[in-house]
Amino acid sequence: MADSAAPRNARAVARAELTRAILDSASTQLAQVGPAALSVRAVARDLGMASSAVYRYFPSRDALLTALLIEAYDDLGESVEQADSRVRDRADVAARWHALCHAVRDWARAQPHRYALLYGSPVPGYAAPDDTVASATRVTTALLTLLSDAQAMGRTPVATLPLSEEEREAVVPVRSFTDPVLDDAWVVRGLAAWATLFGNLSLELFGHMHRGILDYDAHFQQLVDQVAADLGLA
Amino acid sequence: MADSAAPRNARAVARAELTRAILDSASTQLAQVGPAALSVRAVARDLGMASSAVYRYFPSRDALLTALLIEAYDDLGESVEQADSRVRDRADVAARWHALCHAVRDWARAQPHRYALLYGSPVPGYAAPDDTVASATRVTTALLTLLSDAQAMGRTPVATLPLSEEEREAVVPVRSFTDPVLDDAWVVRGLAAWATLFGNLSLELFGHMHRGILDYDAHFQQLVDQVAADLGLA
DNA sequence: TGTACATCAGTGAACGCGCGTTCACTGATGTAC
DNA sequence: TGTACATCAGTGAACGCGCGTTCACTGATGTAC
Repeated sequence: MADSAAPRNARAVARAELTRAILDSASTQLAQVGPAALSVRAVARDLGMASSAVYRYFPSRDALLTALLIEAYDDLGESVEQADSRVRDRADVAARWHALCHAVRDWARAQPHRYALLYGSPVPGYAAPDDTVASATRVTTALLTLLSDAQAMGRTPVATLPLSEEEREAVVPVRSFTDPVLDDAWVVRGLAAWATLFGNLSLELFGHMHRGILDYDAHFQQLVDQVAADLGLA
Repeated sequence: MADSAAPRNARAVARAELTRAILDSASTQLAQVGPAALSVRAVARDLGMASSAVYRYFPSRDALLTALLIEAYDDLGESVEQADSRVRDRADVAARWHALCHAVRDWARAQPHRYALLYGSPVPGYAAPDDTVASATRVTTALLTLLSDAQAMGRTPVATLPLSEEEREAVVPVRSFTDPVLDDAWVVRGLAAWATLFGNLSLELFGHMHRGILDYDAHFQQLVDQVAADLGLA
């Protein structure tokens, strides 16, 4: 990804192509057997090569998993950033909020296994290295930026409780993430909105609304509207 | 579990004990390797018996997983029900809401792997049979009952948007779950609260608040207070 | 432009390990008379 | 209370399969002169 300055040898081209093919095959496998059962040998089989050949591209199974994680985070992050930036009127924070929420959900529904990889159960025995952090942060950055913009425009969340002393200290990193810093009410409402958005998505995608809610689209729409109202965006 | 009327033979006693031991061992394994890697042979090894012997107790690996699921749902459900019922003043819906939320979180934090089994990524290749539904419903039932009680007391959620026509149809099962049925505002706010509660928990337990929020207890407290306020309970 | 050497991609066999499930069998516990 | 038979728990070997990773090797591509 980052080696766009590398020489465009036949070798380099072939390498880039096979790296892609491996990641694509691995991603397909992810959808079928889940991250815990992701298998180097199965990927090799799928691509018609010796299993040992994959080790020329990824030093271990975990490294392959890490690459999938980063790529998924970046893919989602980019979708969200683009959806946000496509809203012409940057002052229309309600429209941006809707764009952001629907971008996350559309992405997740299109590839639920990748959503599960990012926001579902952690993979046992696997610890994501720090390389993933930058990519993982993109979505939350987009969200916090939006809140910061809304605050700068003079909007205010509705009926928000004062923060406890402990909470005020607990959320320092979030608060100081944007410039200018977020007010108390924005932090609390923003974090609640974050939990509501991803909570709804996880409950929906992991099957907990089955037979309880008949139209997931309609419910998501309503939920996003309600949270927008609570945030004072509408 | 349901065969309390069975004869208390030495055989029946031994059977019940070993069934428990198998479930306990399997649950411990779950914490270490996750549901996808749960292994009948490893359980047998742990208990010092032949792997084939386990099949006298559970007909297959999936049946064992199902038993774990049901037991986890029941365990959580009971915790929540008890926490709710321990609030003497049944009219103190705010206290009941807090008890319910903290019961869910305490349970989840004490055994994160079981929380992940229930509310994390679905196990690939495994479809939970209908036997799990009754147990899975207990937590949501407790929540909806609480909302219904609050409504009966004349409480009202704050600043709730009118439902779209699609949403009104989508939430019919939830609406008609309690007796008397829930009003529109209660349904929307209740489902949002549900998503916020489990969303916050999943984000917390699955590592997404790492380095972003410094005190998870304080933040949960604040969040639960805020949602209580939005529900009009406080 | 041509040759000599270095680099890299891919192979296939091997190591040592794991798994779910079946099956014929032994020996203990329970039951009917 | 004692015996004969049925039921059940647990064994150990086997089937057929999977896995991650290493290693010595072949042959192709790239590079320096």
